[in-house]
Amino acid sequence: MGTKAEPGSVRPGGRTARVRAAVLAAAADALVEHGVHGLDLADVARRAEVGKTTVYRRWGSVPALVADLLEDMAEQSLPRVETGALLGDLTANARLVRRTLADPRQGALFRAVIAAAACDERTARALHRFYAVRIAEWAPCVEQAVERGEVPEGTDAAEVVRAVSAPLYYRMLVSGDPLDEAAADRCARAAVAAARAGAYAPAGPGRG
Amino acid sequence: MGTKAEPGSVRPGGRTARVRAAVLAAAADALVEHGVHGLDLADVARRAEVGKTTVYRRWGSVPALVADLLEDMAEQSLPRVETGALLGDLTANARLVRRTLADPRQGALFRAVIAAAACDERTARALHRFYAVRIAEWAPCVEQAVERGEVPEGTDAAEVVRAVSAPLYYRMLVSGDPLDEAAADRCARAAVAAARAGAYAPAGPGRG
DNA sequence: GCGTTAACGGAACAGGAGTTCCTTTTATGG
DNA sequence: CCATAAAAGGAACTCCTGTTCCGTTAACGC
Repeated sequence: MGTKAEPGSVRPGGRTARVRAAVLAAAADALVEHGVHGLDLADVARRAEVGKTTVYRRWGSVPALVADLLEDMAEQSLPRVETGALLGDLTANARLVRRTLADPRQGALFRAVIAAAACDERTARALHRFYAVRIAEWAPCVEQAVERGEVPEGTDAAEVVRAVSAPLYYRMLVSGDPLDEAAADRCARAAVAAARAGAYAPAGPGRG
Repeated sequence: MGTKAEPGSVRPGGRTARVRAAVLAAAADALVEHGVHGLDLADVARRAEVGKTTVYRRWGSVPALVADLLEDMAEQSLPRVETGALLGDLTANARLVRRTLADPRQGALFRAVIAAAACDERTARALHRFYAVRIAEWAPCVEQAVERGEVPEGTDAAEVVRAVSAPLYYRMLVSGDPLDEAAADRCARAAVAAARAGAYAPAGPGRG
């Protein structure tokens, strides 16, 4: 009477895992080449050398496939850099984000994935989880800055981290301005300046 | 011998204009309901009460239709608010952007349009033009702040304006955090604090 | 107004995405 | 190693998106 288990969940080993890996890799390739709009599951199946039926049965739609790809990507987290100063840490973060978005392959993949999330609620949730993990990974560098007295008590660490990458994503997705390293450094400088001025602390906009 | 004129360019009056308006309105409705992924031109034609052939002939593809919609949207610019202080002006801007993105219809439309631009180069160019206009519209309020001595000489006005909306777009498209008015106000405060500290001036990150 | 022809509209057509059904392979428990 | 059934694979089918063809309507110049 219960709901039937999702295909792939009862025997996840061996062939099933191989098929998943091949399909996700092929999906990433296809996304990089054609974007979400030009993606069709038959093509993904062909690239993965897997039966078309399998892709339709296990994922069923483009958004669902992208959501699964995101969950796979979320598991690969990059280690955080620690320089001992907030500006150094956030500059490292900004440069990492910039390099990722400016990279032909990675950048295209992120653009495609974000576009997919803009169309589909389920994909959006997967994307939010992905970024929640990344932001949580970098938040401690702001907390350490609070402990060192670099920024006011009560500063919202996650908000500062978001403030660093937001302008970079804005450039890539919205305004189209160049994604050079100077822009990344400016993001970090601005976030640090705003945090020092207390713009991310509940107390208010006080200037220090 | 020359290239044949685009359909609709030789006799743009009367019926042709009516058809364009009806199709663009229908496209906006369809985008709000289904997003770019679920958009098909036959459905748009049905909503616009226009021949399917017409839509395919004049626009031909989803990205091209969205690009035309964007050019239409770019012509409707909202007047800028002037409060006499940078924080006031930028807070007004941030709240306007937030209200637009949080609105069920407008927000969905912007999300769809940005997603379309992420897939297609031509749509991306139309989107960039759209935002170039909007940013140029608001840049003067930063220039006035420079004249008043609120922020350092040489501050990049456009960059400050971008810094205000970037976190709002980031929330909507990437992280999924709530788009409330407190967030908008924080964006404005942070941008002002960073600008005052000279983070957007070429001189460097100096703290004033 | 009137003629020319740009642009629209309906209908029939083509191709491919997504589905269904059934067979073959192979992961997993004993 | 064997039995079971979960998952993959192949092929035929359906339906819908996008195209083509040609007849109809109505802008725009005179």
